[in-house]
Amino acid sequence: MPELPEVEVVRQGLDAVLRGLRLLRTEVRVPKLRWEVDPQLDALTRNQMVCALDRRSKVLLVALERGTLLIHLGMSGSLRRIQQPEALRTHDHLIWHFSGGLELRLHDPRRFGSVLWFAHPCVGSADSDPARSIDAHFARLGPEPFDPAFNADSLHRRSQGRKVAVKQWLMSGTPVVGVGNIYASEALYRAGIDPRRAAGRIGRHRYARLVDAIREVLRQAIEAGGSTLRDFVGSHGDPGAFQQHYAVYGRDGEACPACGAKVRRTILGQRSSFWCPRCQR
DNA sequence: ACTGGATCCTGACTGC
DNA sequence: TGCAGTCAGGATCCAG
Repeated sequence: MPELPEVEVVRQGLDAVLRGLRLLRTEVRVPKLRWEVDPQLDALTRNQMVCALDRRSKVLLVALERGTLLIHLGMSGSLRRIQQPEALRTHDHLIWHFSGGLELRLHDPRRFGSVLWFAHPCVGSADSDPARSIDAHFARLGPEPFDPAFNADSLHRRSQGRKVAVKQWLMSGTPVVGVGNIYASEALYRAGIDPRRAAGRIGRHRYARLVDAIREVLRQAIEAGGSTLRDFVGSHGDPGAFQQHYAVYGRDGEACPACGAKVRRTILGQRSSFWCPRCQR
């Protein structure tokens, strides 16, 4: 489900709810996710206060006293806050029990998500291997979309010589993070750029439009509470509403809202891409 | 160094 | 009803 806006909405919701609570116990019911959950996870995280909730790319970061929990929701993951006793559902793989009786459940039918633990390095000790740090984990990622480091100049410069379709390049995580299949289509539509165009054959001024379009569409989606398909549940249990605002995504054959031409669907990098053949060049 | 393709997994939906 | 085929929000790994 989750692209950056959905993860950000969940982060904001969880921050209000979890910060200051104590993680009492973790139940790992199904450890085989994208990567196998550490069998020691419960022992490593037990009885620690939640200090903060952050986000990097599409990864939720739960900062505890002695380290950070990374939660990636993959394609089909969702987090539910449980306050009243409620029967477990199929694919509820992890359960975190917090002080105050609050439970958080990770539900992920396709199991493309992941849960990783990074202990704070202890200064001068043997377990402060920098290769296993959070920084190393994220070292290959590009800038956050709202970071000033993401701008027309850097985008244009980094695109030079790239023959890959601009949509695939955007989704690769190198020029920018957090832009998944839906928002790549939507942002390229808003910027008037054909998703099939080679990344290296787009001018600086068009990249300036794209930077603005990416920020705009992500900001609007976050404000709308995150868009959702079937299995997204925010931390308040409210599905988001932004999917009603999709101009082209999933609208194969419908009229472009701007010019009325038929929206087309093309496969790029094995992913569906939606675009207007008249507005996008 | 780039690029395209296969891959992990389940569920919803479509057409016969 | 049942069954086969297609598709789905991500991202890593590997061969060429």
